[in-house]
Amino acid sequence: MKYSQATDYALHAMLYLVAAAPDKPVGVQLLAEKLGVSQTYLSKMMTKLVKAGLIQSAPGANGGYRLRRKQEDISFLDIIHAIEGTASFFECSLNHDNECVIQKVVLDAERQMEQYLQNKKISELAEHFKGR
Amino acid sequence: MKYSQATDYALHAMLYLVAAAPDKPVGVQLLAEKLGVSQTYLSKMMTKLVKAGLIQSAPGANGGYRLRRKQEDISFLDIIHAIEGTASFFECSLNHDNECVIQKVVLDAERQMEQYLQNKKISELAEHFKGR
DNA sequence: CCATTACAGACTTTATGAGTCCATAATAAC
DNA sequence: GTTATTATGGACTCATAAAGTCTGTAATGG
Repeated sequence: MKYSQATDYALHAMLYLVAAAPDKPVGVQLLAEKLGVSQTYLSKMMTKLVKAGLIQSAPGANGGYRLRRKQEDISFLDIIHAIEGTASFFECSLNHDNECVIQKVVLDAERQMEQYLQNKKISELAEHFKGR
Repeated sequence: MKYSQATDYALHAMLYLVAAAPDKPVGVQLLAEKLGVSQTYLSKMMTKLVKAGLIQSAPGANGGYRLRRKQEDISFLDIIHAIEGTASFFECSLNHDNECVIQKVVLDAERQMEQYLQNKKISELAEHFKGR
């Protein structure tokens, strides 16, 4: 079980937006260059982030992406969910009547992880990121 | 990101072994019937559990599988690791010098989840499972 | 010896991740 | 208004892994 590389890229892109956070929006071209990934591919993830309401996009010259919310309000979980979706890690495939005790345990475990990721904001890492 | 169905089967099989825990070993035939999965497929997962040291196998007539350790010593995490492997959820694909702060966060989150799964033993569920 | 069981490897099928390519739409600058 | 610049969308390819089947081999109890 692994998070997709798309999530990796999205997290880095968001971190860049927060760290470099200028008034000017930053385009996918620059982002892609920084991350070492193709523009067209990265743009797909950026669009997901837009649809999730995390960032704003503007077409045209001097367009690009900028944060929509305050940076302190953007958590790791927000970004991960925007890319990976919100489906849970585990779904019991057996058809025992309704509630599967095993599934319950795994979902509780997942909740532990998600709670951690929700409390962790990217803004906390912005300092570290300066100069990359 | 999702756990494989194989993990689902393995967890249920182990729960059955714990709950039905007889002195007689139980064969893959019975297990497969209970879980509604093919014998040959399930046997692959059982073999992994054997190699992970969680259960013991015996060929021949009246053979089958039985627990190797005390049932209180078998955690959810043990079983999951036996099937899924122990690789972590996240690996940064960018080549910034060594430590990726993003990766650190996600790995910490994963550790939260794994800690929960390690403290959770299948024996705790054995009661619920009686009569399935 | 024979039936029963686990183990191993080769194979198929299907789904998903990862990525490319190209066309379209919107906007700012001139 | 035209043009350059940007985002968005869909269709497409390719590789890898999950999910499962089939068949044969080996070990053990009766």
